[in-house]
Amino acid sequence: MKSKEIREKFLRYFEKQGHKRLASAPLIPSDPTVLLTLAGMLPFKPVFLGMESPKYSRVTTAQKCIRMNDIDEVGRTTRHHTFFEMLGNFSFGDYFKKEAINFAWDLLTNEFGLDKDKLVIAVYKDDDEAFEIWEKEIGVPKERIYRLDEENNFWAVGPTGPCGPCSEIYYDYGGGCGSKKCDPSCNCERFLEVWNLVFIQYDRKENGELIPLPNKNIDTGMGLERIARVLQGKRDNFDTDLFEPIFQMLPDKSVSSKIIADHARAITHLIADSVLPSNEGRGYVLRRLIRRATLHGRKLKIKTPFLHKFCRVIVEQMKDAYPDLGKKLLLIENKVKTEEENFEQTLGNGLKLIEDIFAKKAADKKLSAEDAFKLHDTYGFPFEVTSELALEKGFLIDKDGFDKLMEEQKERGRGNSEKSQENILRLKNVYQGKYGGTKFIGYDKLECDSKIVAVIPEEKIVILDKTPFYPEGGGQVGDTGIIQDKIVVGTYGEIGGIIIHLLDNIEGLNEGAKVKAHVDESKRQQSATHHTTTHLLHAALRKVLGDFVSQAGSYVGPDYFRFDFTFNRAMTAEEIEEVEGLVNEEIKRKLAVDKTNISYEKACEMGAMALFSEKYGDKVRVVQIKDVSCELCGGCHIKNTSEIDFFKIIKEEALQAGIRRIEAIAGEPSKIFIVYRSKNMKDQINNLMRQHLLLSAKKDLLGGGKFLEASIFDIEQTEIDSLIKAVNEKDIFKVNKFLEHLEGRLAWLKERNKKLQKEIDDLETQKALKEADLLISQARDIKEIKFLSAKLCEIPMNNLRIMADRIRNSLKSGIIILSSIISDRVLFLVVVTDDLVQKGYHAGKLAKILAETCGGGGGGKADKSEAGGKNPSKIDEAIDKVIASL
RNA sequence: GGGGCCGUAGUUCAGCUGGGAGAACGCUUGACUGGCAGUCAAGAGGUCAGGGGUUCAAUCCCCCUCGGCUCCA
Repeated sequence: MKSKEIREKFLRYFEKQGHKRLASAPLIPSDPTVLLTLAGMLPFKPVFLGMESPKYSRVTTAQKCIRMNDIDEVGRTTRHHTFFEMLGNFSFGDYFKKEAINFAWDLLTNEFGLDKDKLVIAVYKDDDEAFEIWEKEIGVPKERIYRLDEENNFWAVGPTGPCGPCSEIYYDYGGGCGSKKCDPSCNCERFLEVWNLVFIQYDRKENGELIPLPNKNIDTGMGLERIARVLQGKRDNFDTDLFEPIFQMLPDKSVSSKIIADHARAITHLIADSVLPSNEGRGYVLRRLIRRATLHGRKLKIKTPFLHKFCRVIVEQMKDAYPDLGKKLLLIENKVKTEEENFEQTLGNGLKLIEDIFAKKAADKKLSAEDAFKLHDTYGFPFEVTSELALEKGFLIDKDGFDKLMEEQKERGRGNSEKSQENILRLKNVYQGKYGGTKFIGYDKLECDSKIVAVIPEEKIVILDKTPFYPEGGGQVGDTGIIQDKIVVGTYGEIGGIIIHLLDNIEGLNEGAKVKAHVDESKRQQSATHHTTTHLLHAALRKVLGDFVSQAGSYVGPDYFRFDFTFNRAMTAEEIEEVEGLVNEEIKRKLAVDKTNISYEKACEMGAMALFSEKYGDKVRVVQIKDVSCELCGGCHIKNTSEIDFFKIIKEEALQAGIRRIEAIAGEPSKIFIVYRSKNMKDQINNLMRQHLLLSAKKDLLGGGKFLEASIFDIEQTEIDSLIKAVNEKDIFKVNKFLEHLEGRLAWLKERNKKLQKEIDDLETQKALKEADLLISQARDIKEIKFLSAKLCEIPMNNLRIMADRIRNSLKSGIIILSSIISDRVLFLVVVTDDLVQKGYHAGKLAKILAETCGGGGGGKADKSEAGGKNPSKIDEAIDKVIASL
């Protein structure tokens, strides 16, 4: 049976048993405490934890999962993967143990036709109930039902909370390690766990007591790869039809090939779910997978880049089950390829470093653990490659030391991560099961009377039963405002629908109290304006650049908004202006913004753009702007595009390869911005003009010629007035022209002043040289040494150096001390010619004498030293001291 | 979330213990050869990421911010 049929048969079986079939949730979970969707039950965790009420009592899914825990086992065993699909059936307070076991047995033996005698059962050691059902009702012989311990057959998410025993179904391949104690928990490959049934029946309290839950739940999971292997009569997951097309592109079925096959699937799905390679979080998981696969490709002597070629095959094979894949193929291939090429670069850099180390340590031929670790930790150079190269060069490498450093690093990370999770855990405990979730009423209301559900003093957090405050989400920042007489600094969402209000101070607020909650209206209005504009911008970008443009993230605040999207190059000035023009057109058209709650399926029919792939739940919110835009969005929006008034892009830049970011403003802030910017430019030009006059005068004084009349650069008030008029007319082209014009003048003036400053510097240098020539004749003989000291004013150090060089060249031999008084301080430069340095004279020592006398410090090399001090009045005294010391 | 490294000319980078901001390539101009390729010479090009501090003096030391790379979770 093909894996495609297995998946379908499973889902259809449970549909027949009254289960609602739901699409796979994205790999990025909505639970902020978890990095990736790592089990079929994860999307339902809030329900199991009692934080969210279920929409259906029976559900079945095929869930894509990523798990990194066993990454080192992948390819070495027949059953481990980083990416796998979990088939599951769930009961939320509906059926329990008896039915779950019966369903599983019926499906496996009757529908899939597995041989009953090959199946082995495990139950939790104290779970007599499950044992009895298996033995009495199903008729499995006693000796094939194993009782396993807590480690193997008891399920829990943490030290406290919902938990319960499991029962597993194994396929017995026979043979095995032969040990007497060989049972399903044995690591030999005789028994293959195909299905795990979890019976969530207890709530574990802090003292360890198990309290029976009123609503018992069922969570089951059967790995598609494993059941496919059994049904296809294979002994290795990698021999199933799931991997067959992938291995056609690989030279063999070695461990390396298996790792590449496995990782390629994970990589493809991660990128399809909007994870991009990066140096942190999920992006880092993705990067590691790509790099590991690339390294194994090197081992197999496959020419890089190669990994991206697998994506097409995988997409082809799985796009029926996961329709999103097909749409994202180009993006996936592109991302994988550039990441492969990046890694080549990293390897190249590391290669240079390791060559240096080899050269330095050529004597003892040992590569220290610290060096190997630094290569790995700082430069991302994999240990395997380091040790390979070391071996080639005949170097010894300290593997144990390396492992130890690695372990230390892991310890550090663990300690810190536990700390950061503490707060969330505590929050959960405070809230868990107490109430049914904060009700959000903020789409239509900006104030209401609420009841305080919880107060957390340490964090200054307040939770209400209902709130008009929008919690941070979908890119839009959380609302601010007032609760009772306290200021709300921010509003955030949390797992299971609690909304958290962060206050400046919570004194006098108590649980159960009735309070008034009031959102800051103007900020909310501006955020809503910006959010609606984001949708218009998105639509305009697709029109101008092509409809392959898709959103990669956003920030929507009252002050401005950012929009990140996938695009391969910088936008041209024309494209930016065209987009600005399009959006301003839609503003002028005064289009209604409609928000409706409809089913996900219906939204898809309407052609709504879903940003975070498939979603659970029956109702979604669709925001539609006439014929322009239609998106799934939970954010706050205005009623009509006319409220936006005006739109302007401020910045377009690269975020990473293939991702661009636009910063823009709309509504009141955009007008303020443009007025402010033009006024600011006027001020800048005024400043520059003043500077220009000053510089010109200075240049004239130095004999550099007359200065240029600069008033042509002045910005007239009438110009600013016409700019404002253009904004009011929403004429983006005129606005841009005015702004460009002002910017041009500013840039020109800046350039002009820079040149002028340079000319002045040159003139000053010339002047210093002339002055130096005049000084040469003042040299006198002291103890048969030519000695020259000069007191100068307002000459900076760089010109003192130029003068001293000139004097030294013409004196040939001697000691030169130049002093320059600048404001209330004095600078010294001491030069001793080389022949006198030979004789033991030291400029640094002389500089010290000068500095000490004048209340400062100084020093330098023997031939040239600098010093400074705060008492210019003591210059003569200081020089006398130097003469005395010769 | 925690750690390591980095940020210097258009580009790739050097810059020692704090005391003259440099190289190569690229660019401009000129010379040589019949033209080009080429060779030689001259020149332009810098907010040493940004801000604060220590110091007579900071590209260099300390602190903060931003950005990039990298490891751990």
